[in-house]
Amino acid sequence: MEKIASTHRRGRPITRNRSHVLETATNAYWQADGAAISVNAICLLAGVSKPSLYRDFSSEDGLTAAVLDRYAETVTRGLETLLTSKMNFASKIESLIQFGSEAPEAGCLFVKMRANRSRFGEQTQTGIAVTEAHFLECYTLFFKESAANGEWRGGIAAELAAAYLHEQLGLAISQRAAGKSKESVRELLDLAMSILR
Amino acid sequence: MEKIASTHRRGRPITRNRSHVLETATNAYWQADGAAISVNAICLLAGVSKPSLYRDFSSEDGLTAAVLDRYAETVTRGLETLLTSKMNFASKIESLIQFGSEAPEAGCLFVKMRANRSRFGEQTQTGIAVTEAHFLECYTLFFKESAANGEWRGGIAAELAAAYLHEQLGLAISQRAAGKSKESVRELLDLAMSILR
DNA sequence: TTTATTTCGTACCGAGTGGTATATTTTTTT
DNA sequence: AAAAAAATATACCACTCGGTACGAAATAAA
Repeated sequence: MEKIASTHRRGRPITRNRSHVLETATNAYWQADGAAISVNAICLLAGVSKPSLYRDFSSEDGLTAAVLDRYAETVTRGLETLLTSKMNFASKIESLIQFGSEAPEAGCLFVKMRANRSRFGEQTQTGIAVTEAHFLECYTLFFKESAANGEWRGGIAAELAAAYLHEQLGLAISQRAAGKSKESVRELLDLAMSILR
Repeated sequence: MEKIASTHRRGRPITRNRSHVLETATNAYWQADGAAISVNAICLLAGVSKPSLYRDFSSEDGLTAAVLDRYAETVTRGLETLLTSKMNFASKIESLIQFGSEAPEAGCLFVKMRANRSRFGEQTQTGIAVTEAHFLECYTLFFKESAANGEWRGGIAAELAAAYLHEQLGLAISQRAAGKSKESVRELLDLAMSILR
């Protein structure tokens, strides 16, 4: 139980690679449009046996939750970096518009999972909710600070602006993933974001 | 047990009821959030044997395409009735906002199917595309006529306004289906639609 | 070596999927 | 009555799903 980091355990040494499976699974879920990827398929892709995967993640829900966790962490970090940077308000909004309208055709894994949240297990669903709440907090803080700075004088509540921004970005990313061109997505997102200026 | 009128064909008379299956399937797909309803389940719900269902619809894709067809027809008719009514521009927009923000928790079957389009077969996917194109035409015509009437003086192209309206309505309905309150959806949709005034 | 311990993957489980072969039933025609 | 035609539902197909029992394999301790 209380094994120390040092190498000498009692039985057969572990050869499986949790993070490799996680990475493979992330790519698989990301790529798969809506065609649910099975645990079997991920085992094949990652080159691990099913029991090995279940030893690390204990269930399909555990796997998808771990994938979401890992993914959300990097996205959240990127968002926080952007929103707390030294750019002015308008530049940040412009960056967000670019982020949304130039999203890759694979879209955003979080947006995809949120769109299909009911297909996931309990852990994953709460993970989605937590991630979403965190995004909203970031956006809300952003608008509050921008209002305090005098950079933003929109006549609406920061929470409403945050929810609006969040949904419009998600919509843009979904459209990109549905195959719409960057240009037309950009046009629509520009229009939607004109409210926040 | 009553025989179909007029034509006395050669063999055993048909007892199955295509439209009843269609109605049952529509409700089933509508209700099921994302948890794909199986053909087996629909057979149970409708009280028909599987071969009977396959005789009428020939495949799962045929069934879902027929469901979409039937559903889209009534929705399209409702939309056209609204957009060609004698109301003024602002009232029509207000009606659309109400339609979106007061959508039932089951949402709109078309919106749900569109969100999961990749899970459906070929027929159904093209049906979704056709339906969507038709919606966009309706909206575009609406904006063009409103501009011609002088009721709408938005500085943007009718096609862009149509796409924007379409997406915002779909977003609102999705949010309602995801459990958001009518009030908060209304607030967001109001904000989004303020551009079109 | 022998034994205890731990991880490994093969090979399986029951349930559910979309789809169909087939024998039976019900009708009209001869 | 007998035969032909057509629709019916039972009972099955091969396949995939998420998940696991279990024996083989690999190590450290005795």
